[in-house]
Amino acid sequence: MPYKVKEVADMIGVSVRTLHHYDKIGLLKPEYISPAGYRLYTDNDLERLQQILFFKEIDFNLQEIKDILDSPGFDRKRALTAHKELLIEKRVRLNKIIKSVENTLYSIEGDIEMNKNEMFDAFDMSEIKKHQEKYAEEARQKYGDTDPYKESQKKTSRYTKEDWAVIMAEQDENYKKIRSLMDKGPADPEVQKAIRDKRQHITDYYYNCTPEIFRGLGEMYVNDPRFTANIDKYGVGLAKFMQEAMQIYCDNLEK
Amino acid sequence: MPYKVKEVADMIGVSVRTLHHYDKIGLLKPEYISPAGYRLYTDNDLERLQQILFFKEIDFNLQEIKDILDSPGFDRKRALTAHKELLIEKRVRLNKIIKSVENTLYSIEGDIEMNKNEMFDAFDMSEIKKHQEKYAEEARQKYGDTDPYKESQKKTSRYTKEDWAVIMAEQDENYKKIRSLMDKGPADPEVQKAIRDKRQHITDYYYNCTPEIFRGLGEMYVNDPRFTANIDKYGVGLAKFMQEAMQIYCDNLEK
DNA sequence: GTTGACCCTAACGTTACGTCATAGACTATG
DNA sequence: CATAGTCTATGACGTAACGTTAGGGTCAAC
Repeated sequence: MPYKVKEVADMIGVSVRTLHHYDKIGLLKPEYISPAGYRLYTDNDLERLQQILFFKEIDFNLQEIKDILDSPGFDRKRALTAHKELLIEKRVRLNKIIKSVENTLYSIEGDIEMNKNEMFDAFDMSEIKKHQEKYAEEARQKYGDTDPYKESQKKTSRYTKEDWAVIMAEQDENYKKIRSLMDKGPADPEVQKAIRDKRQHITDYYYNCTPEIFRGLGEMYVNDPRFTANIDKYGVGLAKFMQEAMQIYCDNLEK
Repeated sequence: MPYKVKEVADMIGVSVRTLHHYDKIGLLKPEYISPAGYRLYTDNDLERLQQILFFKEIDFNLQEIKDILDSPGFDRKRALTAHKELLIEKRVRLNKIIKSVENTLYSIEGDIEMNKNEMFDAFDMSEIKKHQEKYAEEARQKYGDTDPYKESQKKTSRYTKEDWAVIMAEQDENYKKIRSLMDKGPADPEVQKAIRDKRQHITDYYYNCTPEIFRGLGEMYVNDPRFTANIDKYGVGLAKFMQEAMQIYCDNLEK
Protein backbone atom coordinates (compact mmCIF):
# COMPACT_ATOMS: atom_id res chain seq x y z
CA MET A 1 0.00 0.00 0.00
CA PRO A 2 2.24 2.71 -1.23
CA TYR A 3 1.35 6.38 -1.26
CA LYS A 4 0.83 8.65 -4.23
CA VAL A 5 2.34 12.11 -4.40
CA LYS A 6 -0.54 14.07 -3.01
CA GLU A 7 -1.03 11.66 -0.16
CA VAL A 8 2.58 12.06 0.82
CA ALA A 9 2.39 15.79 0.33
CA ASP A 10 -0.64 16.13 2.60
CA MET A 11 0.71 13.75 5.17
CA ILE A 12 4.07 15.40 5.57
CA GLY A 13 3.15 18.93 4.67
CA VAL A 14 5.18 19.62 1.59
CA SER A 15 4.03 20.51 -1.90
CA VAL A 16 3.66 18.06 -4.74
CA ARG A 17 6.08 20.17 -6.68
CA THR A 18 8.63 19.68 -3.96
CA LEU A 19 8.37 15.93 -4.31
CA HIS A 20 8.76 16.23 -8.04
CA HIS A 21 11.78 18.36 -7.48
CA TYR A 22 13.37 15.98 -5.00
CA ASP A 23 12.78 13.17 -7.44
CA LYS A 24 14.37 15.05 -10.29
CA ILE A 25 17.53 15.96 -8.40
CA GLY A 26 17.76 12.44 -7.04
CA LEU A 27 17.29 13.43 -3.43
CA LEU A 28 14.20 11.31 -2.96
CA LYS A 29 13.23 8.82 -5.62
CA PRO A 30 10.05 6.85 -4.87
CA GLU A 31 10.65 3.17 -4.40
CA TYR A 32 8.09 2.19 -7.02
CA ILE A 33 6.66 3.59 -10.21
CA SER A 34 3.18 2.44 -11.30
CA PRO A 35 2.59 1.21 -14.84
CA ALA A 36 1.01 4.56 -15.57
CA GLY A 37 4.12 6.34 -14.39
CA TYR A 38 2.76 7.43 -10.99
CA ARG A 39 5.26 7.88 -8.17
CA LEU A 40 4.59 5.37 -5.41
CA TYR A 41 6.23 6.08 -2.07
CA THR A 42 6.81 3.54 0.69
CA ASP A 43 7.28 4.04 4.41
CA ASN A 44 11.00 3.98 3.84
CA ASP A 45 10.64 6.89 1.49
CA LEU A 46 8.63 8.76 4.08
CA GLU A 47 11.35 8.23 6.62
CA ARG A 48 13.92 9.59 4.28
CA LEU A 49 11.69 12.56 3.60
CA GLN A 50 11.52 13.23 7.31
CA GLN A 51 15.28 13.16 7.49
CA ILE A 52 15.47 15.55 4.59
CA LEU A 53 13.12 17.98 6.28
CA PHE A 54 15.08 17.78 9.47
CA PHE A 55 18.31 18.77 7.81
CA LYS A 56 16.56 21.38 5.75
CA GLU A 57 15.12 22.89 8.87
CA ILE A 58 18.60 23.39 10.21
CA ASP A 59 19.62 25.08 7.00
CA PHE A 60 21.55 22.53 5.05
CA ASN A 61 21.01 22.88 1.33
CA LEU A 62 19.67 20.02 -0.71
CA GLN A 63 23.01 18.97 -2.11
CA GLU A 64 24.49 18.77 1.36
CA ILE A 65 21.53 16.76 2.55
CA LYS A 66 22.00 14.36 -0.32
CA ASP A 67 25.63 13.96 0.58
CA ILE A 68 24.79 13.38 4.20
CA LEU A 69 22.05 10.86 3.62
CA ASP A 70 23.88 9.01 0.87
CA SER A 71 27.28 8.60 2.43
CA PRO A 72 27.02 5.85 5.02
CA GLY A 73 30.09 6.85 6.99
CA PHE A 74 29.11 10.45 7.30
CA ASP A 75 29.97 11.96 10.63
CA ARG A 76 26.65 13.33 11.74
CA LYS A 77 27.88 14.41 15.08
CA ARG A 78 30.53 16.63 13.67
CA ALA A 79 28.16 18.04 11.09
CA LEU A 80 25.59 18.82 13.72
CA THR A 81 28.11 20.34 16.08
CA ALA A 82 29.44 22.55 13.35
CA HIS A 83 25.97 23.47 12.39
CA LYS A 84 24.92 24.31 15.87
CA GLU A 85 27.63 26.91 16.01
CA LEU A 86 26.21 28.52 12.92
CA LEU A 87 22.77 28.56 14.46
CA ILE A 88 24.07 30.15 17.64
CA GLU A 89 25.76 32.82 15.63
CA LYS A 90 22.55 33.35 13.77
CA ARG A 91 20.66 33.74 17.01
CA VAL A 92 23.18 36.19 18.37
CA ARG A 93 22.75 38.17 15.22
CA LEU A 94 19.00 37.98 15.36
CA ASN A 95 19.02 39.28 18.90
CA LYS A 96 21.15 42.13 17.78
CA ILE A 97 18.75 42.97 15.03
CA ILE A 98 15.75 42.84 17.30
CA LYS A 99 17.46 45.14 19.75
CA SER A 100 18.28 47.49 16.95
CA VAL A 101 14.70 47.54 15.74
CA GLU A 102 13.52 48.11 19.28
CA ASN A 103 15.90 50.99 19.70
CA THR A 104 14.72 52.52 16.49
CA LEU A 105 11.16 52.13 17.70
CA TYR A 106 11.90 53.71 21.04
CA SER A 107 13.57 56.60 19.30
CA ILE A 108 10.55 57.08 17.07
CA GLU A 109 8.24 56.92 20.04
CA GLY A 110 10.26 59.47 21.92
CA ASP A 111 10.26 61.64 18.85
CA ILE A 112 14.00 61.68 19.17
CA GLU A 113 15.56 61.36 15.79
CA MET A 114 18.17 58.70 16.04
CA ASN A 115 21.15 59.99 14.22
CA LYS A 116 22.65 57.82 11.57
CA ASN A 117 25.84 57.17 13.41
CA GLU A 118 24.00 55.80 16.37
CA MET A 119 21.80 53.81 14.08
CA PHE A 120 24.75 52.09 12.56
CA ASP A 121 26.88 51.80 15.61
CA ALA A 122 25.03 48.59 16.15
CA PHE A 123 26.70 47.19 13.14
CA ASP A 124 30.10 48.46 13.99
CA MET A 125 32.81 45.97 14.63
CA SER A 126 35.69 48.20 15.54
CA GLU A 127 34.14 49.20 18.86
CA ILE A 128 34.45 45.72 20.16
CA LYS A 129 38.14 45.37 19.65
CA LYS A 130 38.81 47.71 22.53
CA HIS A 131 36.63 45.70 24.83
CA GLN A 132 38.41 42.64 23.71
CA GLU A 133 41.90 44.03 24.15
CA LYS A 134 41.11 44.79 27.72
CA TYR A 135 40.75 41.11 28.50
CA ALA A 136 43.24 39.81 26.01
CA GLU A 137 46.31 40.41 28.13
CA GLU A 138 44.78 38.91 31.21
CA ALA A 139 43.54 35.92 29.33
CA ARG A 140 46.93 35.34 27.84
CA GLN A 141 48.43 35.05 31.27
CA LYS A 142 45.75 32.70 32.43
CA TYR A 143 45.46 30.41 29.50
CA GLY A 144 48.78 30.98 27.83
CA ASP A 145 48.78 30.88 24.11
CA THR A 146 46.89 27.65 24.17
CA ASP A 147 44.41 26.35 21.70
CA PRO A 148 41.37 27.29 23.72
CA TYR A 149 42.74 30.78 23.95
CA LYS A 150 43.22 31.08 20.22
CA GLU A 151 39.87 29.58 19.50
CA SER A 152 38.27 32.02 21.83
CA GLN A 153 40.07 34.91 20.21
CA LYS A 154 38.84 33.78 16.83
CA LYS A 155 35.29 33.45 17.96
CA THR A 156 35.08 36.58 20.01
CA SER A 157 36.69 38.68 17.33
CA ARG A 158 33.49 38.27 15.38
CA TYR A 159 31.21 39.53 18.12
CA THR A 160 29.78 43.00 18.10
CA LYS A 161 28.88 45.20 21.00
CA GLU A 162 25.35 43.92 20.82
CA ASP A 163 26.51 40.34 20.82
CA TRP A 164 28.42 40.99 23.98
CA ALA A 165 25.35 42.43 25.60
CA VAL A 166 23.52 39.21 24.92
CA ILE A 167 26.38 37.02 26.04
CA MET A 168 26.88 38.98 29.21
CA ALA A 169 23.19 38.90 29.97
CA GLU A 170 23.19 35.13 29.66
CA GLN A 171 26.15 34.81 31.93
CA ASP A 172 24.52 37.14 34.39
CA GLU A 173 21.35 35.07 34.43
CA ASN A 174 23.38 31.97 35.03
CA TYR A 175 25.22 33.35 38.01
CA LYS A 176 21.98 34.60 39.50
CA LYS A 177 20.31 31.28 39.00
CA ILE A 178 23.09 29.39 40.68
CA ARG A 179 23.18 31.83 43.53
CA SER A 180 19.47 31.31 44.08
CA LEU A 181 20.10 27.59 44.32
CA MET A 182 22.99 27.75 46.75
CA ASP A 183 21.04 26.46 49.71
CA LYS A 184 20.33 23.22 47.88
CA GLY A 185 23.96 22.25 47.85
CA PRO A 186 26.37 21.81 44.94
CA ALA A 187 25.20 18.32 44.01
CA ASP A 188 21.56 19.26 43.58
CA PRO A 189 20.20 18.32 40.13
CA GLU A 190 19.05 21.85 39.41
CA VAL A 191 22.44 23.20 40.32
CA GLN A 192 24.11 20.61 38.15
CA LYS A 193 21.85 21.55 35.29
CA ALA A 194 22.86 25.19 35.68
CA ILE A 195 26.49 24.15 35.76
CA ARG A 196 26.00 22.24 32.56
CA ASP A 197 24.47 25.37 31.07
CA LYS A 198 27.51 27.30 32.20
CA ARG A 199 29.83 24.94 30.40
CA GLN A 200 27.59 25.03 27.36
CA HIS A 201 27.66 28.78 27.43
CA ILE A 202 31.43 28.77 27.35
CA THR A 203 31.49 26.27 24.53
CA ASP A 204 28.92 28.19 22.55
CA TYR A 205 30.51 31.57 22.80
CA TYR A 206 34.17 31.08 23.57
CA TYR A 207 35.86 27.74 23.03
CA ASN A 208 35.37 24.02 23.32
CA CYS A 209 35.30 23.67 27.07
CA THR A 210 36.53 20.17 27.86
CA PRO A 211 35.97 18.69 31.31
CA GLU A 212 39.62 19.22 32.16
CA ILE A 213 39.49 22.87 31.24
CA PHE A 214 36.20 23.27 33.03
CA ARG A 215 37.64 21.78 36.17
CA GLY A 216 40.62 24.06 35.90
CA LEU A 217 38.33 27.01 35.50
CA GLY A 218 36.59 26.06 38.72
CA GLU A 219 39.93 26.00 40.50
CA MET A 220 40.65 29.48 39.28
CA TYR A 221 37.38 30.71 40.66
CA VAL A 222 38.71 30.09 44.16
CA ASN A 223 42.42 30.58 43.62
CA ASP A 224 42.47 33.75 41.55
CA PRO A 225 41.17 36.58 43.71
CA ARG A 226 40.12 38.56 40.68
CA PHE A 227 37.78 35.78 39.66
CA THR A 228 36.56 35.29 43.17
CA ALA A 229 35.81 38.95 43.61
CA ASN A 230 34.01 39.13 40.31
CA ILE A 231 31.80 36.16 41.01
CA ASP A 232 31.16 36.92 44.65
CA LYS A 233 29.56 40.14 43.52
CA TYR A 234 26.53 37.97 42.92
CA GLY A 235 26.62 36.54 46.41
CA VAL A 236 29.24 35.84 49.03
CA GLY A 237 30.63 32.35 48.63
CA LEU A 238 29.27 31.85 45.15
CA ALA A 239 32.72 31.32 43.64
CA LYS A 240 33.52 28.58 46.11
CA PHE A 241 30.10 27.04 45.61
CA MET A 242 30.51 27.01 41.87
CA GLN A 243 33.91 25.42 42.09
CA GLU A 244 32.46 22.60 44.17
CA ALA A 245 29.55 22.15 41.82
CA MET A 246 31.84 22.15 38.81
CA GLN A 247 34.04 19.54 40.42
CA ILE A 248 31.06 17.31 41.08
CA TYR A 249 29.86 17.87 37.54
CA CYS A 250 33.23 16.84 36.11
CA ASP A 251 33.49 13.85 38.41
CA ASN A 252 30.14 12.63 37.21
CA LEU A 253 31.22 13.01 33.59
CA GLU A 254 34.10 10.66 34.13
CA LYS A 255 31.98 7.89 35.50
CA MET B 1 34.45 64.77 -5.26
CA PRO B 2 32.08 61.98 -6.00
CA TYR B 3 32.93 58.32 -5.60
CA LYS B 4 33.20 55.66 -8.27
CA VAL B 5 31.61 52.25 -7.84
CA LYS B 6 34.54 50.42 -6.40
CA GLU B 7 35.26 53.17 -3.94
CA VAL B 8 31.72 53.02 -2.67
CA ALA B 9 31.79 49.26 -2.64
CA ASP B 10 34.97 49.14 -0.57
CA MET B 11 33.84 51.89 1.73
CA ILE B 12 30.48 50.42 2.59
CA GLY B 13 31.28 46.79 2.12
CA VAL B 14 29.05 45.73 -0.71
CA SER B 15 29.94 44.35 -4.13
CA VAL B 16 30.15 46.37 -7.29
CA ARG B 17 27.56 44.09 -8.78
CA THR B 18 25.20 44.99 -5.99
CA LEU B 19 25.51 48.65 -6.84
CA HIS B 20 24.86 47.88 -10.47
CA HIS B 21 21.84 45.93 -9.43
CA TYR B 22 20.47 48.65 -7.18
CA ASP B 23 20.94 51.11 -10.00
CA LYS B 24 19.12 48.93 -12.46
CA ILE B 25 16.08 48.37 -10.25
CA GLY B 26 16.01 52.04 -9.34
CA LEU B 27 16.73 51.52 -5.69
CA LEU B 28 19.88 53.58 -5.72
CA LYS B 29 20.71 55.67 -8.75
CA PRO B 30 23.96 57.62 -8.48
CA GLU B 31 23.50 61.35 -8.47
CA TYR B 32 25.87 61.87 -11.38
CA ILE B 33 27.03 60.04 -14.45
CA SER B 34 30.41 60.93 -15.93
CA PRO B 35 30.80 61.66 -19.65
CA ALA B 36 32.28 58.19 -20.03
CA GLY B 37 29.22 56.67 -18.38
CA TYR B 38 30.81 56.05 -14.97
CA ARG B 39 28.49 56.02 -11.97
CA LEU B 40 29.41 58.85 -9.62
CA TYR B 41 28.02 58.65 -6.09
CA THR B 42 27.66 61.57 -3.68
CA ASP B 43 27.45 61.58 0.10
CA ASN B 44 23.68 61.67 -0.21
CA ASP B 45 23.83 58.46 -2.16
CA LEU B 46 25.99 56.91 0.53
CA GLU B 47 23.47 57.85 3.15
CA ARG B 48 20.69 56.26 1.20
CA LEU B 49 22.82 53.17 0.80
CA GLN B 50 23.23 52.99 4.55
CA GLN B 51 19.50 53.17 4.97
CA ILE B 52 19.08 50.44 2.43
CA LEU B 53 21.50 48.21 4.26
CA PHE B 54 19.77 48.85 7.53
CA PHE B 55 16.41 47.75 6.23
CA LYS B 56 17.98 44.88 4.42
CA GLU B 57 19.58 43.78 7.64
CA ILE B 58 16.18 43.51 9.18
CA ASP B 59 14.96 41.43 6.29
CA PHE B 60 12.93 43.74 4.15
CA ASN B 61 13.19 42.90 0.49
CA LEU B 62 14.45 45.44 -2.00
CA GLN B 63 11.04 46.39 -3.30
CA GLU B 64 9.80 47.07 0.20
CA ILE B 65 12.88 49.14 0.93
CA LYS B 66 12.25 51.16 -2.20
CA ASP B 67 8.68 51.77 -1.10
CA ILE B 68 9.80 52.79 2.35
CA LEU B 69 12.51 55.14 1.24
CA ASP B 70 10.55 56.64 -1.62
CA SER B 71 7.21 57.34 0.02
CA PRO B 72 7.64 60.28 2.36
CA GLY B 73 4.53 59.50 4.38
CA PHE B 74 5.43 55.90 4.97
CA ASP B 75 4.67 54.78 8.46
CA ARG B 76 7.97 53.49 9.67
CA LYS B 77 6.75 52.74 13.10
CA ARG B 78 4.10 50.38 11.91
CA ALA B 79 6.43 48.73 9.47
CA LEU B 80 9.03 48.21 12.15
CA THR B 81 6.53 46.97 14.69
CA ALA B 82 5.14 44.48 12.24
CA HIS B 83 8.61 43.46 11.37
CA LYS B 84 9.69 43.01 14.90
CA GLU B 85 6.95 40.46 15.33
CA LEU B 86 8.31 38.45 12.49
CA LEU B 87 11.77 38.58 13.99
CA ILE B 88 10.52 37.40 17.36
CA GLU B 89 8.79 34.52 15.73
CA LYS B 90 11.97 33.73 13.91
CA ARG B 91 13.89 33.71 17.15
CA VAL B 92 11.39 31.47 18.85
CA ARG B 93 11.76 29.08 15.99
CA LEU B 94 15.50 29.31 16.01
CA ASN B 95 15.60 28.47 19.67
CA LYS B 96 13.45 25.49 19.01
CA ILE B 97 15.79 24.32 16.28
CA ILE B 98 18.88 24.76 18.42
CA LYS B 99 17.23 22.76 21.17
CA SER B 100 16.41 20.04 18.71
CA VAL B 101 19.94 19.90 17.41
CA GLU B 102 21.24 19.76 20.96
CA ASN B 103 18.89 16.93 21.76
CA THR B 104 19.99 15.06 18.71
CA LEU B 105 23.58 15.56 19.75
CA TYR B 106 22.94 14.39 23.28
CA SER B 107 21.20 11.33 21.93
CA ILE B 108 24.14 10.56 19.69
CA GLU B 109 26.52 11.01 22.58
CA GLY B 110 24.44 8.79 24.80
CA ASP B 111 24.21 6.26 22.03
CA ILE B 112 20.48 6.40 22.52
CA GLU B 113 18.73 6.35 19.19
CA MET B 114 16.18 9.07 19.23
CA ASN B 115 13.09 7.75 17.66
CA LYS B 116 11.94 9.54 14.59
CA ASN B 117 8.64 10.66 15.96
CA GLU B 118 10.31 12.42 18.81
CA MET B 119 12.84 13.87 16.47
CA PHE B 120 10.24 15.38 14.24
CA ASP B 121 7.61 16.33 16.70
CA ALA B 122 9.57 19.49 17.02
CA PHE B 123 8.89 20.45 13.47
CA ASP B 124 5.22 20.80 13.20
CA MET B 125 4.80 21.39 9.54
CA SER B 126 1.34 22.83 9.73
CA GLU B 127 3.13 25.68 11.39
CA ILE B 128 4.74 26.60 8.15
CA LYS B 129 1.50 26.81 6.29
CA LYS B 130 0.13 29.16 8.88
CA HIS B 131 3.14 31.30 8.46
CA GLN B 132 2.37 31.67 4.82
CA GLU B 133 -1.25 32.43 5.48
CA LYS B 134 -0.13 35.11 7.79
CA TYR B 135 1.68 36.98 5.06
CA ALA B 136 -1.34 36.97 2.80
CA GLU B 137 -3.57 38.10 5.60
CA GLU B 138 -1.28 40.89 6.59
CA ALA B 139 -1.04 42.13 3.08
CA ARG B 140 -4.79 42.13 2.73
CA GLN B 141 -5.86 44.00 5.77
CA LYS B 142 -2.59 45.76 6.66
CA TYR B 143 -3.83 46.73 10.07
CA GLY B 144 -7.41 45.73 10.57
CA ASP B 145 -8.71 44.81 13.97
CA THR B 146 -7.00 46.06 17.07
CA ASP B 147 -9.05 44.07 19.50
CA PRO B 148 -6.39 42.63 21.80
CA TYR B 149 -8.22 39.40 22.25
CA LYS B 150 -8.53 38.64 18.58
CA GLU B 151 -4.96 39.70 18.07
CA SER B 152 -3.85 37.40 20.79
CA GLN B 153 -5.86 34.54 19.42
CA LYS B 154 -4.35 35.13 16.04
CA LYS B 155 -0.86 35.23 17.42
CA THR B 156 -1.08 32.35 19.81
CA SER B 157 -2.74 30.11 17.28
CA ARG B 158 0.55 30.05 15.49
CA TYR B 159 2.58 28.85 18.42
CA THR B 160 3.66 25.27 18.72
CA LYS B 161 4.23 23.29 21.86
CA GLU B 162 7.88 24.24 21.67
CA ASP B 163 7.13 27.90 21.31
CA TRP B 164 5.03 27.74 24.43
CA ALA B 165 7.87 26.19 26.33
CA VAL B 166 10.05 29.16 25.47
CA ILE B 167 7.34 31.67 26.23
CA MET B 168 6.50 30.08 29.54
CA ALA B 169 10.13 29.92 30.51
CA GLU B 170 10.46 33.63 29.89
CA GLN B 171 7.40 34.38 31.93
CA ASP B 172 8.68 32.19 34.69
CA GLU B 173 12.01 33.99 34.75
CA ASN B 174 10.22 37.28 34.96
CA TYR B 175 8.07 36.31 37.93
CA LYS B 176 11.08 34.93 39.74
CA LYS B 177 13.05 38.05 39.07
CA ILE B 178 10.34 40.30 40.40
CA ARG B 179 9.85 38.14 43.44
CA SER B 180 13.54 38.38 44.19
CA LEU B 181 13.25 42.17 44.07
CA MET B 182 10.21 42.47 46.30
CA ASP B 183 12.07 43.85 49.29
CA LYS B 184 13.19 46.84 47.25
CA GLY B 185 9.67 48.11 46.86
CA PRO B 186 7.51 48.50 43.76
CA ALA B 187 9.03 51.78 42.63
CA ASP B 188 12.59 50.50 42.54
CA PRO B 189 14.26 51.00 39.13
CA GLU B 190 15.12 47.34 38.79
CA VAL B 191 11.56 46.37 39.58
CA GLN B 192 10.28 48.90 37.10
CA LYS B 193 12.61 47.51 34.46
CA ALA B 194 11.27 44.03 35.08
CA ILE B 195 7.74 45.37 34.81
CA ARG B 196 8.59 46.93 31.51
CA ASP B 197 9.93 43.57 30.41
CA LYS B 198 6.68 42.01 31.49
CA ARG B 199 4.70 44.37 29.32
CA GLN B 200 7.10 43.83 26.46
CA HIS B 201 6.68 40.10 26.85
CA ILE B 202 2.94 40.43 26.53
CA THR B 203 3.27 42.66 23.50
CA ASP B 204 5.75 40.33 21.88
CA TYR B 205 3.85 37.13 22.32
CA TYR B 206 0.20 38.01 22.82
CA TYR B 207 -1.12 41.40 21.84
CA ASN B 208 -0.31 45.08 21.81
CA CYS B 209 -0.39 45.81 25.51
CA THR B 210 -1.32 49.47 25.91
CA PRO B 211 -0.85 51.20 29.26
CA GLU B 212 -4.59 51.09 29.88
CA ILE B 213 -4.75 47.38 29.28
CA PHE B 214 -1.63 46.84 31.34
CA ARG B 215 -3.11 48.73 34.25
CA GLY B 216 -6.30 46.70 33.95
CA LEU B 217 -4.27 43.55 33.97
CA GLY B 218 -2.66 44.63 37.22
CA GLU B 219 -6.09 45.13 38.75
CA MET B 220 -7.05 41.63 37.76
CA TYR B 221 -4.00 40.25 39.48
CA VAL B 222 -5.50 41.28 42.81
CA ASN B 223 -9.21 41.09 42.02
CA ASP B 224 -9.43 37.79 40.22
CA PRO B 225 -8.53 35.02 42.68
CA ARG B 226 -7.48 32.73 39.85
CA PHE B 227 -4.80 35.20 38.82
CA THR B 228 -3.79 35.85 42.41
CA ALA B 229 -3.41 32.19 43.19
CA ASN B 230 -1.40 31.56 40.07
CA ILE B 231 1.02 34.38 40.69
CA ASP B 232 1.34 33.89 44.41
CA LYS B 233 2.72 30.45 43.69
CA TYR B 234 5.97 32.30 43.12
CA GLY B 235 5.80 34.03 46.45
CA VAL B 236 3.09 35.21 48.79
CA GLY B 237 2.06 38.75 48.02
CA LEU B 238 3.68 38.82 44.60
CA ALA B 239 0.39 39.49 42.82
CA LYS B 240 -0.29 42.51 44.97
CA PHE B 241 3.27 43.68 44.61
CA MET B 242 3.10 43.41 40.85
CA GLN B 243 -0.13 45.32 40.70
CA GLU B 244 1.43 48.16 42.63
CA ALA B 245 4.51 48.15 40.46
CA MET B 246 2.43 48.08 37.31
CA GLN B 247 0.40 51.01 38.52
CA ILE B 248 3.51 53.02 39.21
CA TYR B 249 4.86 52.04 35.82
CA CYS B 250 1.72 53.22 34.06
CA ASP B 251 1.59 56.42 36.08
CA ASN B 252 5.11 57.23 35.02
CA LEU B 253 4.25 56.62 31.39
CA GLU B 254 1.56 59.26 31.52
CA LYS B 255 3.80 61.95 32.81
C1' DG C 1 51.94 54.43 -25.84
C1' DT C 2 51.40 50.72 -23.32
C1' DT C 3 50.40 48.50 -19.06
C1' DG C 4 47.22 47.62 -15.33
C1' DA C 5 43.52 48.85 -12.64
C1' DC C 6 39.10 50.23 -13.22
C1' DC C 7 34.64 51.11 -15.74
C1' DC C 8 30.57 49.68 -18.79
C1' DT C 9 26.57 46.49 -20.53
C1' DA C 10 24.74 42.08 -21.58
C1' DA C 11 23.46 37.82 -20.27
C1' DC C 12 23.56 33.39 -18.27
C1' DG C 13 23.98 30.81 -13.51
C1' DT C 14 22.34 30.01 -8.80
C1' DT C 15 18.58 27.87 -5.09
C1' DA C 16 14.40 25.65 -4.18
C1' DC C 17 10.89 25.43 -5.56
C1' DG C 18 5.89 28.22 -7.51
C1' DT C 19 3.07 28.47 -11.24
C1' DC C 20 1.01 27.61 -15.44
C1' DA C 21 0.21 24.70 -19.66
C1' DT C 22 -0.95 20.53 -21.74
C1' DA C 23 -2.30 15.94 -21.57
C1' DG C 24 -3.07 11.23 -19.77
C1' DA C 25 -5.16 8.14 -15.60
C1' DC C 26 -8.51 6.97 -12.28
C1' DT C 27 -13.05 7.19 -9.68
C1' DA C 28 -17.83 8.11 -8.90
C1' DT C 29 -22.16 9.07 -10.61
C1' DG C 30 -26.15 9.42 -13.88
C1' DC D 1 -20.64 3.58 -20.46
C1' DA D 2 -20.10 8.35 -21.09
C1' DT D 3 -18.86 12.18 -18.52
C1' DA D 4 -17.33 15.05 -14.91
C1' DG D 5 -14.06 15.77 -11.38
C1' DT D 6 -9.89 14.79 -9.25
C1' DC D 7 -5.37 13.27 -9.57
C1' DT D 8 -1.15 12.30 -12.17
C1' DA D 9 2.68 13.33 -15.49
C1' DT D 10 6.25 16.23 -17.92
C1' DG D 11 8.04 20.38 -19.51
C1' DA D 12 9.21 25.10 -19.06
C1' DC D 13 9.21 29.71 -17.58
C1' DG D 14 9.24 32.81 -13.16
C1' DT D 15 11.23 34.31 -8.67
C1' DA D 16 15.21 37.24 -5.51
C1' DA D 17 19.34 39.12 -5.22
C1' DC D 18 22.78 39.10 -6.81
C1' DG D 19 27.60 36.06 -8.72
C1' DT D 20 30.05 35.30 -12.56
C1' DT D 21 32.02 35.33 -16.92
C1' DA D 22 32.43 37.69 -21.55
C1' DG D 23 33.65 41.37 -24.47
C1' DG D 24 35.03 45.79 -24.71
C1' DG D 25 35.94 50.97 -23.39
C1' DT D 26 38.61 54.60 -19.86
C1' DC D 27 42.11 56.60 -17.22
C1' DA D 28 46.39 57.68 -14.74
C1' DA D 29 51.00 56.37 -14.63
C1' DC D 30 55.42 55.08 -16.21
